[in-house]
Amino acid sequence: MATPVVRFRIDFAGQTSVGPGKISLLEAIRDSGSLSQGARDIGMSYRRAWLLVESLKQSFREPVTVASKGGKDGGGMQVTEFGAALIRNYRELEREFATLAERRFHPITRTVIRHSNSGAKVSLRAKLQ
Amino acid sequence: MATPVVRFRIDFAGQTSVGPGKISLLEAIRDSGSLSQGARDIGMSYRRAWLLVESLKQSFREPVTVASKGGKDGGGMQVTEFGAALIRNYRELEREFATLAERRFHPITRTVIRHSNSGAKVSLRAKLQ
DNA sequence: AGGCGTTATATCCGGTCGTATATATCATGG
DNA sequence: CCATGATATATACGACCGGATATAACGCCT
Repeated sequence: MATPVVRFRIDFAGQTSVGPGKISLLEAIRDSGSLSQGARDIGMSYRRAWLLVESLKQSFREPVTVASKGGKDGGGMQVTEFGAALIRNYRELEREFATLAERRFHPITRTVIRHSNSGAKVSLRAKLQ
Repeated sequence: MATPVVRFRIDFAGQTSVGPGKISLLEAIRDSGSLSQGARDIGMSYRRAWLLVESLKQSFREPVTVASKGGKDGGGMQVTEFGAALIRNYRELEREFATLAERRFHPITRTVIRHSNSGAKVSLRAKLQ
C-alpha cells in the first residue's frame, strides 16, 4: 500500500503525444468494438473521445483505428494491429517505469501527508488512473 | 533527432503529486534564492508559483522550502535538503525513464506525422519542457 | 525614517477544456 | 421501407485554470 502511481505522456512531436487518456480510450474501444460504447464505459464524453481518436489519426501515418458507419449494429470501430501495439508498448513501459519509480521514491512515501479527501469530486483522470 | 520527450508525474496520494512544473520551479528557487525571481526566470506567474510551493508544503511532513520575509534583499526562499533530494530523485528517474521509453518507442517514431506548427503559441509546459 | 524587494494573500477576468445537446448520414435487419 | 445505433460534426454553456493586479507585512540598509 501507499505505492505511488505514475502517470506519463510521450511527446513525439508538437501535436502528437500519447498519454493515459488516449490509451485507456483505445483499450475501451478494443473491448467494446465501438467508440461511443467505449467512451461510455470509461465515463468519457463522446465528443472528447472522438477528438482524441481524431488526434491519433492526425498523429501517425499508420491508422490506429478503423471505423464503419451503418450496418447491423449501426457501425463500429476497431483498433488496428498498430493501435494494439501502441497500447502494449505503453502498458509495458508503464510497468517498467512503475518499478523504477517505486524503488526510487519509496523512502519519500513515508513523509507524505494523507488527506481525508472527503466529498471530493473525482476527476476523469482519477477515474482512468 | 526525433527522440520522444517524456513527461511524467508521480501521484503519492489524493492531493500530493510531483510533476515537471513543481520540479522546474524548485530548481529555479534553488538557483535564484527567491520564489518571485525563480518564477520570473521560468516564465511562471508568481501566483501559480506560490500555489505550487503551497501545495508542496501541504504534501509532505518535511518542509521542501524555507522562506524569510523582509531583510537585506526583501527576503527569500531556500530549498531544503529534502527538497533537493526530491529534485535529484525526479531528475535521475527522468533520465532512466527516458532511455526506457526511447528504446521501446523508437520504431514508432518513424510513423509520426510531423506538422509545420507555424505560429503556434508556446505553452508554459512546452517552455519548461 | 523611509525605501526597497520579498513573502503572503485576495480579487477579478479571460481563455481553454470538457460536457451536454442537436443533427446529418449511413447500412443493415426486420 | 423504416427503425436502429453507430460515426461524424457543430454549437452552446459551465467550470476551472492561470495570469494580472492590488495590498499588507516585514526587516535590513542608506
